[in-house]
Amino acid sequence: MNDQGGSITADDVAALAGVSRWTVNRAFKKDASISAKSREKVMKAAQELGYVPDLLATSLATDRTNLVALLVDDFANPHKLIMMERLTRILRRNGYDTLLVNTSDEEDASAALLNASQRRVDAAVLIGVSFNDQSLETALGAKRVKKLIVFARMSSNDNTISICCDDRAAMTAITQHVFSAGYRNPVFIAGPQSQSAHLQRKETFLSQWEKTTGSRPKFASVERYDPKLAYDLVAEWFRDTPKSELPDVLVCENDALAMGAIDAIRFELGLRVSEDIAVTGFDNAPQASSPHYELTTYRQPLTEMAEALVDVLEGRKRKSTLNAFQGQLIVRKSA
Amino acid sequence: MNDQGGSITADDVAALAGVSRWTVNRAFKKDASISAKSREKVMKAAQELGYVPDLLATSLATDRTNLVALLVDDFANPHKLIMMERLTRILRRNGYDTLLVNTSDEEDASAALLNASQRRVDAAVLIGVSFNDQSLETALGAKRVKKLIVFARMSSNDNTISICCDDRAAMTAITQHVFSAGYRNPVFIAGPQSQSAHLQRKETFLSQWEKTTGSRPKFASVERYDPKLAYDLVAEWFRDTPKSELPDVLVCENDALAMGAIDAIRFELGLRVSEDIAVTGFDNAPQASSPHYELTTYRQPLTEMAEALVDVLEGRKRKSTLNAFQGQLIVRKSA
DNA sequence: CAGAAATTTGCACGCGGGTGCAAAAAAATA
DNA sequence: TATTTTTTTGCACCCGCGTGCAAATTTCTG
Repeated sequence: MNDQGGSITADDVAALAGVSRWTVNRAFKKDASISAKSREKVMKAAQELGYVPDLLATSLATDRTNLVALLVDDFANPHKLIMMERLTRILRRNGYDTLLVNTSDEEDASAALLNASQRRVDAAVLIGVSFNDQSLETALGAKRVKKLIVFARMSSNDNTISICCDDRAAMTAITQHVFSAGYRNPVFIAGPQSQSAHLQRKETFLSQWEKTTGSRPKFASVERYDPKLAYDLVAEWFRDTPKSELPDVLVCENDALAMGAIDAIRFELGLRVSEDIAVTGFDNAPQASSPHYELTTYRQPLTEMAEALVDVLEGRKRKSTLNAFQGQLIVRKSA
Repeated sequence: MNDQGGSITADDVAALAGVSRWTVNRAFKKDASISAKSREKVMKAAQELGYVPDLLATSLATDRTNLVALLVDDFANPHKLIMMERLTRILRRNGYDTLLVNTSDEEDASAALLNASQRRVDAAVLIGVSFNDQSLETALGAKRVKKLIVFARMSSNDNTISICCDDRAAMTAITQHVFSAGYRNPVFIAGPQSQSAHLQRKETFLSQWEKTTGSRPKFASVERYDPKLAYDLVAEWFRDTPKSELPDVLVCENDALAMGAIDAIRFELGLRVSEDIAVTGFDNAPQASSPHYELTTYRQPLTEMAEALVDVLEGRKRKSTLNAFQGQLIVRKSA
């Protein structure tokens, strides 16, 4: 059967071009030994039939899928959209497809990883936040995921590759900005305190600030990077605090929290942002530039980081160069 | 070789369990004819070895991948995150995985579809906005995508299945709300005016309003569902308009536009939302409930729609029942 | 133009598992 | 217990393509 009985295979093309199936396959392979003449013949026939090599069969035969699982558990943070956009775009440009795995309602990431492994993904990339050492280890136990990569976050797990910007440098820049802008009574608002895939932001801020001023700031944390949680936290914590005892700046672990905090400052406490209490974030989410927020924040070099991810997938790139990407402090009106 | 030489196959399990490979496969198949005894033996051996059936091989053999391509071209709208979350969750629960395809930088959707087809996806689901008749047709020319589904949007293309809520009913509800709240001088703000995968919202609003009041409202449209574009549109259009000639309500095609519009009203025109100009949206995006926006909007029954999508994938469900999902008007302070 | 060297091409077999059918085993019947 | 019926199991062959090697061509020498 030729074209209609399902899909066109290399055999169909071979028949039309008058060569063997293997020659057809070679024509589609980058650096195969094939004469220009027969490649041309094959390509013409292929085009005529609308033939395209089947990735399933290819993957099965080569044990390489060019598929990457992207594990996401945090759909409340709009910045994730930006990350997804950047990652999918750059992966695709390098020949990889992306399997989107929602891990937000599984108590454990390993089930998700197992599932991805059944599709033989070349790597699993975590841009979620609530994976901890334990689930990573369990997942790795299955051993079928060839590479496990934590994106935009540190990981202390040795079996894991982490690609992220230099959190210390970034947070130091924020700290300096906050200090030299004259703020003296900061509070740090952190996200979930997980085990392995964590950020250095809180530690860095606290220690930097202590080094500079001699006093260690207070901090609080919420369970998820959800603006609503930050809102409630700020609202409840400061509602009955006399104005003189309020912090003069809230340093937030990311923009999602910062935006929740800003809303609370305005609508719960009835105060002005930056005049009464300043706020800083992290990520430069799309909404950060909105006139409502005008958020002072830090932009990670996502494109560069995504390209490093490709390098890791292709097996080049040393592990040591992957945690020092430099981003940029973005100063707006909120602090 | 047993476990370490790569992955464990059914043969390994068969050897350990003392049965043939085919018995092992049967043990993993839902309704296969196999004795309870040998299934148990197999499962024990499988567990011991950590065997899991390979989805690549299965797909190749059965011509069914349980993979769905999700095509997204609009990463500026945070509501897309919600849709992705809902879709991936429900698809996964029904045994499907999701391939995330970013079509925002391809001039044509067909390349993306072609790519997905190489992985033999069972269906392609579009939640993007800028697909038009032509690219859909081209894509279908490739014929390798078994089903093409437009989610949360109408399509006039016959080869396409569209799953969406009853836009007419929804928009009628908004129209009635706006009218009975006393607004009399509306302007409709629409997104891109594409060919096939479009919304009925604008048409419905204009005709409903005309029917009710006798006059046809003005409208404007932007090229993408991007808050910034709506911001600029509103800012420029009304900047020099005397206050008496301003509309009293902006009816927006979705929340992304509505939020941009609100920002412009406040920060460009210096007016109050709802007192001076009211605003309505559509989607009930997460930010719609933020105290900054308090957006009156309409929530689509996403879960129900996602479940209908599964029905379509499984081949049950008639086409006629797919465009009449009923959502809910959510009244907040913006209108 | 013969013979050697370099290219191309064809082919058996494998990747991991599904299908239908026939042989074997177990259960039911007489 | 012998026979028939039903349930299990094993097997050949297929899904579409890649790999290594040997056979067939082509190109290069002398």
